[in-house]
Amino acid sequence: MNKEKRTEIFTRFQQANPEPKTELEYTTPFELLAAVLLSAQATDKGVNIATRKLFAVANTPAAIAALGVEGVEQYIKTIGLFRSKAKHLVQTAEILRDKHNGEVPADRDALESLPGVGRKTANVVLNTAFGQPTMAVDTHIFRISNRTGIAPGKDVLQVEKRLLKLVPPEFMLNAHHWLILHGRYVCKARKPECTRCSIVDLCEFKKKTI
DNA sequence: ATCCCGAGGG
DNA sequence: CCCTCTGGAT
Repeated sequence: MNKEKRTEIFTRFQQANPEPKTELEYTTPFELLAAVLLSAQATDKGVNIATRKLFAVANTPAAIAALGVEGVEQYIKTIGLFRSKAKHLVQTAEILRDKHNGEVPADRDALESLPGVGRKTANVVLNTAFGQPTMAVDTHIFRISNRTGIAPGKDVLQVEKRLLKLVPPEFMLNAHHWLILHGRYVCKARKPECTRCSIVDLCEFKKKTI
């Protein structure tokens, strides 16, 4: 795909949704970090239901740590992978409380050293909480980047690097959310709805049933 | 490469 | 039933 097509795609995304943001509900960087940690292989909707209850009881590292693993599990049992997520969230809370003054570090290495926080979660926090132009490649973005031809790659890291190189700079900060939302609601994994897609004419997938 | 793991959609 | 959902640790 050439540069003009990419620019046109993101221009359309921008016109349709000038200020895209995450659908995860949060009020602080720590709540965002916790919500993203819980969101692995889960829907935002399901995560929000759990975090509304959890954050009402504990929404700081000290409070989550005090709640303990079994305490946290009570609130997140409806989310997949809840046992490992509860353990990781409590361990992360303890580290933030003890080594980071209860704050979320705006630093990739510090973030990725936290239990349950990998590259993708760190990228989301750096982008959404701290305004850094990172590219968190999740299941949606990986699929969309390959399917449309915007930034094809064999694995998520390769797609991330190509997006950082190929997305026009003026769209970089919001590209993450636009691609997520497009993947969630239009270019869905199982049944992409090409007939109501705003960029079909620029897409290399070109589903034959249009 | 495999495990973790619930809810919702088709 | 089978697939998918803003992955990470082992």
